[in-house]
Amino acid sequence: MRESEAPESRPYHHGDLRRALVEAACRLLEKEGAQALSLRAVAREAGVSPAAPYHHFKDKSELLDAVAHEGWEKLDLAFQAARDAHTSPPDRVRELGVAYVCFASQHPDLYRVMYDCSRDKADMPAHVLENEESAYRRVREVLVSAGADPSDEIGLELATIACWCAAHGLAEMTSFKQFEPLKEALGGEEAFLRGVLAHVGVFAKGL
Amino acid sequence: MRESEAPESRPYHHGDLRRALVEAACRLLEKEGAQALSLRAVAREAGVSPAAPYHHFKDKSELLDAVAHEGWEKLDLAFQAARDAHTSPPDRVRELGVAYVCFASQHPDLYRVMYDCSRDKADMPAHVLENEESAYRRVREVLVSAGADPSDEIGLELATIACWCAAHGLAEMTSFKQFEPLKEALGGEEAFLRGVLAHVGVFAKGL
DNA sequence: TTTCTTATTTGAACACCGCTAAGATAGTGC
DNA sequence: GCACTATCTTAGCGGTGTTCAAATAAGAAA
Repeated sequence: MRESEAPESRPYHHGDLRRALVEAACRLLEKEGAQALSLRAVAREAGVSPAAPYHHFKDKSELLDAVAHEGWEKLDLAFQAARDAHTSPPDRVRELGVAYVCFASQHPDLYRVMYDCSRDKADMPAHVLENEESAYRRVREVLVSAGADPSDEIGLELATIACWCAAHGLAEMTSFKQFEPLKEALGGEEAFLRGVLAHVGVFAKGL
Repeated sequence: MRESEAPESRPYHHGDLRRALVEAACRLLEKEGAQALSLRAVAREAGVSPAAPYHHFKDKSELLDAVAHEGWEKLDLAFQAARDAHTSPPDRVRELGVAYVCFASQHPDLYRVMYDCSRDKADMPAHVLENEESAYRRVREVLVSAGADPSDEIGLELATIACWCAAHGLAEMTSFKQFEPLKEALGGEEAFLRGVLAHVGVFAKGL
């Protein structure tokens, strides 16, 4: 065994390959895009053999799950920032939507991985649903604080889903070329996003 | 040369391989799903060699474009049916949304191909934008007939986009397992869809 | 008809992919 | 020290998108 922290060459087994692989995948995702994200390329980027990842992930999809998980955590940071930047509940609802779409717009390939992972399992990702930082809960909370009736379970859930759908749809469409002139006319992408979301009841009136 | 219409074995060059390939692709898409849709598999299904498609499509993506185009045409049929089944303009707006999401729900793999083609080009597909049957135009028309001000170009465009986003988002999320109990509580998927869309201003009030 | 030309189709090959199995290697517990 | 286990590598399987030279058939020119 050599130094545990030796950064030169490739020393021994590897301190924490699992983490290194996820980081390499994220790096590749930003550099080369989603289509270049093969398991072999990730291994190459991390400096190990093509078979090495299989001792830390059962599948390619399991690696992508880990990347997606990272993504949802980053998104939650953006959510917290958006929430804390505004005090008026209706503003918070709207800005949560803007923050969501902006995140997707700034990290399109990561967002794609995040969503594909969910869809492949016909399942909202665990991190979206299960714990306190779940993005789904955050939306729900803000809707309640904006005046939605928390005793109307079904209505509240429908409203939350409507928020989510509009945000996701906009996230996937905002990069379409056809919208560029409109964005320019409105003075930037964020204004465009606010303009669209204003037509979605839940975002517009906070209920 | 043999019979031009001989359906046995594999007769001569091939009457119209391009069309046969697109049909084979659609068949595979329904039978095996989107992930099984390789160019080689399509060629196999059509009974030709792996290299044959390259004389009719520059790329795999160009084949998928053709499949997607077929999909948008089918969707337009569903749109026309939904529009003609209702007379009240606000109903028409809502039912257009329901028809959109139902189409995606019934042909999930085809819908995925349709949308991936658009996204890869950062471009709404030609058929959605360019001609009379464009789905985008259909939404716009119905919105105007429901009372939207056609002289407010920007507002109308924003409303159309909002419709589209909500519908696309819902289309990609409606298959999530988490929504099953809610669907059951509301008495079916369509009721669920209407419930969600009711929270989207444009769908709810037709403006 | 025969010949020339062009459009299709094929077969073989390349590089890459996800994944598996067998062996090498390095740390851990006895 | 030793056996044991986790980790990593090498080699290889079948599959993919794509290219290229050869084969084949259809149509035009003679």
